[in-house]
Amino acid sequence: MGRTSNADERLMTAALDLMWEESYGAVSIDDICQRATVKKGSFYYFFDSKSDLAVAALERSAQAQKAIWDEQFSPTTAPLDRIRARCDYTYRKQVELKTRTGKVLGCPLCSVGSEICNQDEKIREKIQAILAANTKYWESAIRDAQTEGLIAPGDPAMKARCVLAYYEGMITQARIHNDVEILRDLATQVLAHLHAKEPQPLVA
Amino acid sequence: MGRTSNADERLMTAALDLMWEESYGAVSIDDICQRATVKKGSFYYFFDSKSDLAVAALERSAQAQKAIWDEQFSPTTAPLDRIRARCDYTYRKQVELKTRTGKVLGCPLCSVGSEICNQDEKIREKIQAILAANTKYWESAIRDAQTEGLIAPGDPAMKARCVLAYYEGMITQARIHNDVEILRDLATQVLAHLHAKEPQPLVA
DNA sequence: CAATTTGTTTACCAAACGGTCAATTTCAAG
DNA sequence: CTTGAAATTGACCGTTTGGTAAACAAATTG
Repeated sequence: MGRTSNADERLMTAALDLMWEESYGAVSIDDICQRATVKKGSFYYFFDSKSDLAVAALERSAQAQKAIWDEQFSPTTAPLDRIRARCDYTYRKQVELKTRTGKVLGCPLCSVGSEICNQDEKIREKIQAILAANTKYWESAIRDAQTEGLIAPGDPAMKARCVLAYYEGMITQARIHNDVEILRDLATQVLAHLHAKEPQPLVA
Repeated sequence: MGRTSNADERLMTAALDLMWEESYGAVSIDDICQRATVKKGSFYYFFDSKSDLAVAALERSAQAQKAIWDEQFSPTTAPLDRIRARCDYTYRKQVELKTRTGKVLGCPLCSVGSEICNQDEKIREKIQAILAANTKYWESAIRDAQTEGLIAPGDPAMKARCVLAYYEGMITQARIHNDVEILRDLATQVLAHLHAKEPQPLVA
C-alpha cells in the first residue's frame, strides 16, 4: 500500500528541538519544515497545524523517555537512590545540551507548558498528562522511602507535587540564568527538601 | 515644550498585561497598540521594537512593585512573617487575577523569562536583574531568621536562590495546571522548605 | 502670533506567515 | 507489470506582520 515515509517523525523531532531551544511562538511551520527537510505540503499531509504537531511530538517524546524513567525509578533501586539518579541524570543531560547548543534548555514541559498553557488547551492537557505521569514516579519513591523511615510521613502525592515544583523550579532558574551549575547539587537539594535522613541502622 | 502624552505608559501596561495573559510570542505589536488605543506610528515614535518595549515595561513594573516588596520585607516585621506576607500576597494576587481573567497567570518574570531567555539577551538581562533584586529580600529575611535561630545556619544567598526556585516553581505549576489552589498553602510549604521552626521560648 | 518641539495619524510597503491544491512521484501488493 | 494507495512537490493565495514616511495636530515658548 503505497509509499513509506518517516517525514512525520522528522517533523516531530525538529519541532520539539526548535521549541525547546527557542520557544513555541518563535518557531514557524516553515522553520520546522526546513530543519526536518520536509516541504510544507508534506507537513499538512501529516498534521493539521503546529499545535497538532506539538501534541504529537510531546507524546512521542514522553514515550521515548519512559524507558529512562522506568530504569531510574526501578523498585529494585533504593528509593532515595532513585531520586538521586533522576537528579544526577538531569544535571548531566543539561550539561550535554549546553555543550551542544550553547544554551541551558531546561525542561520543555515547563518552558513550553508555561508559555502556551493559556493559549492552547490541547497542548496544556498533553503536558499536564505527562507531568502527572512523571509525578507518579516521584510519588512511589517517596512512599517507599517513607516505608523505610527515610522520609517523614505525610501524603506522598502532595509531597511529590511539591518536590516536582522544586525540581522543575530549579531547572527553570537554570534556563533563565543560562547557568547549568545551578543544577550541580540538584540531588542534594531535592533530598534536603524532602527532609531525607541518611539511612539509619535498623534496630532489631 | 510640545505636546504631552502618556501613550508610552499605556503601551507598557498593555504589553505587560498581554504578555502575562498569553505569552511574549503570541502578542503582536498590533495587539499591543489595539489594547493601548495607540496607532502603530506612535508605537514606533516611543519604542524601537517589541523587545525594547518589553524591557521598558518590565522595568516599570518592577519599580511599581518595589513599594510592595519594601513593605512586606520591612525589617520591623519578624523575618518569618515577611516570608508569610509575601506568600499570602502571592496567593491572593493570583486569585484576583484568576477571577478577573479566568486564568491563573503565574509570574511574568518566569513565564516570559523562560520563554525568551534564549532568544533575546536584553530581556533576559532585565529579568535576571529583577529576579536578583527580589532574591535580596528573601536573603535578608533568611539571614535575620538565622540570627534568631529560626532557620538552620548556612549561606543565606544560596538558601534564598533555592527558596526562590521553589516559590516560583509552585507558581509555574499553578499556571500550567490553571489551578490557583496549588498556592493556597504556599507560605506553609515555603517555610517548611526552609526548615523553619516555630519561635522557641527564649531561655535566659 | 509665529516658530518650534512633541506627539498623532494615515497610508503604504515588503516580507513572512498559515494554508491550499493539483500534478506528480514512489512503492507495495495483486 | 499494472494498479492504486501513500507520499512529495512546487506553485499559489490571502492575511498578518514588522516597519517606514510624510503630512498633520497640539502645546510650549519667545
